[in-house]
Amino acid sequence: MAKAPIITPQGEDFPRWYQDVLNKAQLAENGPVRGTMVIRPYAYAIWERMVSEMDARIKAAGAQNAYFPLFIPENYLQREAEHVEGFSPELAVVTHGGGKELEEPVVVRPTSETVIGEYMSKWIQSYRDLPLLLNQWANVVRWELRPRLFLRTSEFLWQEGHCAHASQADAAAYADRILREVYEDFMVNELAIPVFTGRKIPEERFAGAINTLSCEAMMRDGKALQMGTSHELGQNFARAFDIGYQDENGERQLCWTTSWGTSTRMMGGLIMAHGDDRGLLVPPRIAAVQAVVILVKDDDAGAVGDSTRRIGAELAAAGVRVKVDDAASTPFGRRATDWELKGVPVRIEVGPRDLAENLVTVVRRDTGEKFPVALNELTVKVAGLLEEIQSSMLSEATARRDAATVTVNSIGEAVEAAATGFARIPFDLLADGGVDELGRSAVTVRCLQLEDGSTPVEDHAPGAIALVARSY
RNA sequence: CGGGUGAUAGCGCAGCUUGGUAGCGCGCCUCGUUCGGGACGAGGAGGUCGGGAGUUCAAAUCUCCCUCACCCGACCA
Repeated sequence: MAKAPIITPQGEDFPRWYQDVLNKAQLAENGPVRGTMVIRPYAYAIWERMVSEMDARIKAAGAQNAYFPLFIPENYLQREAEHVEGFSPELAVVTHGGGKELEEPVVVRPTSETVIGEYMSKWIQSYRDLPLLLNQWANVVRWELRPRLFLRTSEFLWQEGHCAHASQADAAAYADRILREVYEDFMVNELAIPVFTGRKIPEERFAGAINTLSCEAMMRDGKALQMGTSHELGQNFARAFDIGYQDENGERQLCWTTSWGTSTRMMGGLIMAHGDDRGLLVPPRIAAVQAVVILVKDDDAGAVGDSTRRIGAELAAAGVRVKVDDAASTPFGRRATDWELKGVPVRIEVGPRDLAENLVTVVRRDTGEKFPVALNELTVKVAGLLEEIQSSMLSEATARRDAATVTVNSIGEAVEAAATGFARIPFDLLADGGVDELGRSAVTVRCLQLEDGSTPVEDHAPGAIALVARSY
């Protein structure tokens, strides 16, 4: 059946494809104010899964959740010179409240280092209070000039960790631990998205940080997406907010702070790292709906519909996040297509012909593979299939990324490679304006790694490799 | 914020040059026939033509201002 494609093929126009998926899979749309976003229930359910998995890892890393206010006194931001300089252009500032002009304007948090720093300062007295490991789930506002749903919106949801440590070594170790045990682990094992981790070059650092680490993922158009960052803030904020403690010898010391964040941008990464020409493709572990049981066609007695619902209930009882689609008044093909668009990993088709033989037809969303499964084996088979799809999606994504990542030895080659993917280039070759030269071709340094993939601990580590790409 | 393009039904668009009853496709509702990969027929609902001002007997159409969106350039999770 040669039908017009439901969504724009990726190869034809990737941004258009992204928009189509957002619309057709009912994920998100623009809010009434420029740059704002409405997250629709299906996408929000996936976000809730992300929150739940991330939150568990954050707690396992020792951090505790807390909540700090949305409104921040403007003067807090100004206490850290680089911080205020970095964020000023994108601040939303409240000048009126209660019908009157405020004596001091209040900013809507773009990030919470400053408010949290103020309270850390009060809460930390002794080395016994350290490390203080906090995290909050919140919305933040950064006025964006060119918003894109999920990827760059003026308001977004995120998690921001804020910690105070006794020494620089502890701070560095924790920033790295979060990057690996929380971020990389979550992205690889839950989102099935391989990431390059590494150190940001000074120009790309968080405003006020002495070191920024990041996770960089490759989207299916070969562009990079920064999926998470973890910062060493040195003593910059500790100094500005007087976050200090008395050590074992009774000496007054300044803390070393860190901060780290991941946001709803990960939704954009999920869509663009896995989605194909049939729509979204959600890895089973993060899927809000792992399997849909779809009634193909009922019989006069309604027995097939009853079986469909019973099968759904059995799978749910076995712990599968399942949805029953028994809306037989809508043509089967239409519903099948809709669930594919939404990226549900497993589809279980129940029709009279199947039931006559005590089986159902199971379809994998990732491969399109279709096969019969005996009813009495369904629960076990589905559980196994979900795991298989999860690992297969990760290997597919990894293979795609590695095939599009090349090692080069000149800026010209790097620019060429960045047209379709990532390039690894010795950082030395980018000295003397090389970064700017890349920039003229819209190519940026995503992060620095050492030859063995480990993270450099200084800005000009000998032998550092720059991972460069076009990026979102 | 600069340059370009645009805004007409939920979505995609025509109509504008040459002012004169607001249209098409998809989607939606009803009924019937269908139903194992986006079904078909008949009937129907749905629009202050982005907002405001102006020109005119008359404006979706002409003029001005504003707002918003998309693409391209300077910043970011």
